[in-house]
Amino acid sequence: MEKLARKEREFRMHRMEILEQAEKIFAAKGFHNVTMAEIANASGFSIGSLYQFFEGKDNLYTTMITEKLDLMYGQIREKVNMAEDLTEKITMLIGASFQFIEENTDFCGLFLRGETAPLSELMASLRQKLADDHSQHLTFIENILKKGIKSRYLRPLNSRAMAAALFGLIRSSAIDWMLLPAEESLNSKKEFIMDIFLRGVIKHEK
Amino acid sequence: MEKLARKEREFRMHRMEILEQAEKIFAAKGFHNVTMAEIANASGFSIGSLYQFFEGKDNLYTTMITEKLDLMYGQIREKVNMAEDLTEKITMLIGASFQFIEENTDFCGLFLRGETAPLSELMASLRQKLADDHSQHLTFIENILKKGIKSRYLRPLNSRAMAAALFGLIRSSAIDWMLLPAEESLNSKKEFIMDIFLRGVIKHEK
DNA sequence: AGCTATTGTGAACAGCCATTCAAAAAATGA
DNA sequence: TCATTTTTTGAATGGCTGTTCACAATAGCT
Repeated sequence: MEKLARKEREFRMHRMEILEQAEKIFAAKGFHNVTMAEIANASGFSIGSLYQFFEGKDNLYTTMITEKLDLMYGQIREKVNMAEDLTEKITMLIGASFQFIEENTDFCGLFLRGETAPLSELMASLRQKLADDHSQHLTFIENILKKGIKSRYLRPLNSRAMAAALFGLIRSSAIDWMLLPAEESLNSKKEFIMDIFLRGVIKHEK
Repeated sequence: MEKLARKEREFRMHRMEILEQAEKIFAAKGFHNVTMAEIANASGFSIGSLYQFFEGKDNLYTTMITEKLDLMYGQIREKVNMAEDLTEKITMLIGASFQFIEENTDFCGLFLRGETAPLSELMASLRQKLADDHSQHLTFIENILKKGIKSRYLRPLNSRAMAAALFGLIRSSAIDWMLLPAEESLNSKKEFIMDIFLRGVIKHEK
């Protein structure tokens, strides 16, 4: 059964190639402005072939989004979990998020700005997944912060709201970075966010 | 020429009615999943009539977005400019933003999450406007904060980044509020954001 | 009321594109 | 090599929807 293994491998390679090209094109033009012919062309397959790998355009799109998103959350969590203390964990959260965004700018352009909410009813499951993932991510952040509150390093504020705030800071920096043409690396904003988030903008008398 | 005035008034009324219905429908389903027939139906006009008020679907959409957005920025600025001192201005900024969002939830769902980036090339001008408006809004916030820095009430950090941070906090609270089903009023988060933004989350020894 | 100008209507047209599928090409294997 | 199975292909199909425009309704005027 050595043939089967090769076939399998080839199948996966082709599938990946299609997904990669689709990602680029969808990211540049959005779901509705992309044709199957375009993707077929870019990935070097015929239109018909695409249907051997994916059930249709919807499925191709949702698969692309889903797999990439899982990768993102996975990477971020892995790195954060490696860190030991609270400050390091927060630094890692910001750093890992920024790193993924820098390495996947086109994909994130799609994701950060939306293009995800009002798709056809058929894609309701994708919407649901996105919402669930988001909520889970916030919970992940929240749990980190809770420990900080417990250890009295952080103020005893609403932890969910704190998580949303931190996430918002990361997100808005990323959006800003993506919109502005030439600028320093996104990662250079890491320290700034840490600083603002932890100490606020007001001048404290010491 | 009293007839003309009435005609004019009626024209505006009809136009508004269409825009209002279009807003609801677009907000619920996104640009591409809405048909002209649907809008015609909802607003009580025939398909053909829509073309007397707007050049086409693209134009109807961009007009709707543009006018509502101008309203939003206008409202926010007006209120902020009324406030006197820095803290009050920031409070107003958050409050006015939240108020608009609460009063225009469906529209903001469209806007906050995106659905704005990858539209057809024909709408490039809308994209441009959105980017410009955003940048201008950040500058507006930035100028407020700069005064705070000058008066040594705020720490001497990068003012643009501070503005982006504040905006990010507002935005993420709004997104959170819009996604979560039942929750307290958005405005109740105002104090929290003020607090986090000004004082940070770290526990300062006094 | 009757005649003209203005406004409203929605069926028909035209373009676009996801999807299919019959036929071609390639791979398999005896 | 050649028969059979598997894979690939892309033109043809069918559904959908933005836009138009000939006609209908209405309003304005004498």
